[in-house]
Amino acid sequence: MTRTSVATTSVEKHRSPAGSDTASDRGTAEALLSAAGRLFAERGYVGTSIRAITAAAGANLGAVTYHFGSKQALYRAMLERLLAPIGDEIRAAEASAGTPLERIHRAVEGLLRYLGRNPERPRLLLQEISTSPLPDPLVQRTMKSNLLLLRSLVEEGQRDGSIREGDPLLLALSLLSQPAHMSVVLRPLHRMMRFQEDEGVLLDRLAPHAADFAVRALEVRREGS
Amino acid sequence: MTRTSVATTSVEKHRSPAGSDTASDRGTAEALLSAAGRLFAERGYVGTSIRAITAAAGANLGAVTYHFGSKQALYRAMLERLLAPIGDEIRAAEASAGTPLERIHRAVEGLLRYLGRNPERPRLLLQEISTSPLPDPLVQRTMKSNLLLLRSLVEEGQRDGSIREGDPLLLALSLLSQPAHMSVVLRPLHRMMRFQEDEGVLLDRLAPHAADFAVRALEVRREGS
DNA sequence: GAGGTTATCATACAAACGTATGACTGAAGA
DNA sequence: TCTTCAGTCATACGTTTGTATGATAACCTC
Repeated sequence: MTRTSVATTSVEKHRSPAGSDTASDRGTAEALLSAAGRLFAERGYVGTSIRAITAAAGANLGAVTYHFGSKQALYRAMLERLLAPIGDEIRAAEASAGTPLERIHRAVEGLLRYLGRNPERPRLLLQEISTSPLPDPLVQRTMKSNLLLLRSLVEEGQRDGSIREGDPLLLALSLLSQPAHMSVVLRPLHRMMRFQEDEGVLLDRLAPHAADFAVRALEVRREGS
Repeated sequence: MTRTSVATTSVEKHRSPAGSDTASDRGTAEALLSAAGRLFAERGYVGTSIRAITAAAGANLGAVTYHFGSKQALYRAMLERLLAPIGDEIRAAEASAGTPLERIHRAVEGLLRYLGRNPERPRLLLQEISTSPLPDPLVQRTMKSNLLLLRSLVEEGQRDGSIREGDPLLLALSLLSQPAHMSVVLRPLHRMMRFQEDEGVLLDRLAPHAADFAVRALEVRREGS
């Protein structure tokens, strides 16, 4: 009998005898979600077979049907889990202390750091966005909330005169562009350009750079000579 | 007998009797390339079947094998055709008259306009980049040449003092981020946010905005009071 | 220890896939 | 008129796909 409900909490029976790497200890459902996140982001939805997922998770072919009901349901559960934390980064920066520009700086830098370290997440997002004509509500929510959060931050700065004029929604979109694009191209770019530093160090250099770039573009022009 | 060579020029025999829409007049190979560009960008490589392509092109199932040899070869031919013109936009702006900042403005605005009007192109690019660990040489060349073109433009401005200090390669990457990201999210964003203006008008507003944003981030800070 | 629930496993099945094959069509060259 | 050849078409092939099924095993409760 298949179990279609995903919301059940106890998925902790039947452990493996020894601690194998990606295998079924810590829960088969957990291992499936983890493998699915990696594979779906790399090869896309259709490009990833249930057989590939279960093999990577060290589980049986039937495990996906049993634990999630279908490939689609596993994909949705994985998407929900990986996309939810993205908004937290911006929310944290918004709630922090400082001027709007300082908080925007933190938001851009923090977001790029987070996405750069977890590239599956922006990849899945972009995949979803560019695949379907009107993306999944979950994806829409993620995109929208981040955009609106940044917009309100921009508006706050415009009100107190620290941020220049301009459509706040478009400015928010500009702010989002760097983290979104750079986090996706970071790895291939790193391999392509043969940087001597490793990928993490490049990200450490890239994140403040992008935040500076964004903040400078928002500042009011100070009247010179 | 299958024909594996793609470089042959005369593919103009055997027309359809009447002018059907996407059908096989103007050449079956041409119709296949066109349909392939649209479908591959929307659904990805594995998500697009030869049957879907040939049906959309109004051609027979065997047409892909006959004209291109394989699905892979069709994909490559389509990629080559769609990716090549991307660099031209930046090259044109680079070769135009004006200060480095003016030319960068033109490059960003022009690139965003071009990609926004042809969203299959950046979609295919990002798809290729985020799919494989090290992308196809053709894709690498496209990405690299645009990046280096912008970098040399930045360096020129830094030499004459009109552009602030900073790693020119990272600055070039920042410049590329907006057109790359915005052109991909434009359509879903437009649908999602329910803009009253239509998509083309939004792009007309977005392109100068993004170019301004980029140029402001590059300007040297003028010392105020 | 019996009974029942929960999970894993090997296997089966229909559908869709990329590709191969051979027959057919029409125009061009001799 | 006959031959040739590029192109189109229907069909068949071996694989791989997502999902269904029934057997087996491990645990908990009585």
